[in-house]
Amino acid sequence: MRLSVATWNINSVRLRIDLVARFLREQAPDVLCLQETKCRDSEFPSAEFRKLGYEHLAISGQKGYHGVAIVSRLPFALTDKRDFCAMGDARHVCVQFHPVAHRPVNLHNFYVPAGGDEPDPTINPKFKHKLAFLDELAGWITVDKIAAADAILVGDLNIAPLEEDVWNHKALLKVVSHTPIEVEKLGAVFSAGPWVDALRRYVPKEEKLYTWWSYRAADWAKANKGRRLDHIWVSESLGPHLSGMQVLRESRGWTRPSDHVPVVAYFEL
DNA sequence: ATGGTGGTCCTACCA
Repeated sequence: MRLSVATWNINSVRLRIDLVARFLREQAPDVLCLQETKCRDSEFPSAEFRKLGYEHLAISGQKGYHGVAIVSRLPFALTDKRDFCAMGDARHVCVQFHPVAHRPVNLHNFYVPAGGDEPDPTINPKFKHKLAFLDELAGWITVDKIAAADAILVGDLNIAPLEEDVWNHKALLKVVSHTPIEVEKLGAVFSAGPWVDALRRYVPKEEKLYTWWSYRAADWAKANKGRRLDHIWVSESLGPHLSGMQVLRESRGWTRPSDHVPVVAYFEL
């Protein structure tokens, strides 16, 4: 069977429900993982998703900030909602699928802390939190821990690890999202799998690849100062089942867009 | 080098 899994930092699911609906109608992924939903679970537009054929929902939200959700056409079981750093932030949700003729697949959806502006954990508590989150994640999410299942990890990880994941590597070395310390810590999470980077499986590391463009540009497309902050990783066991991926760059040009665009991975199970 | 825009929810805070 074919399985498609999308991830999108929507920056308010209520404000942009029409954009989400357009994406689901046009691309029709089996599963969509959202970050920065920015609403309580009771305020999540569940009815709209059900109308669009996405009847299975796992929602972990909070008032105003953060918030993650998984909406799906396929049934799943909710398996986890871990409170990393015990701060009460809604930044993770996990579900398990049972594809026909395939072993179970665990899907983790993450919204990693952005980390503020100052890349020094001794003076910036938000950056300290980001690094602590990554340390905790590296110790927790090993694929062999869940050896009975395949695993997919998606989300806004708020880090662009490779040189060609940013518009200017040298200029961004001291900019939060591309500093060596957080890239190293994300690398520890990646190695703990081990994981396969689904996007870079299809785009060589020598080529630019972005999933986010700042709102603070007069013309985002012309400046094209992007970063690859959104990721899809798959366990090595699932690697042979990957069949493609897509970054929906055009959605950055839609009316009142999110600053992130959807990323989709395709599997043949 | 700086400030640029956009979200939540009404006052700053966060991205």
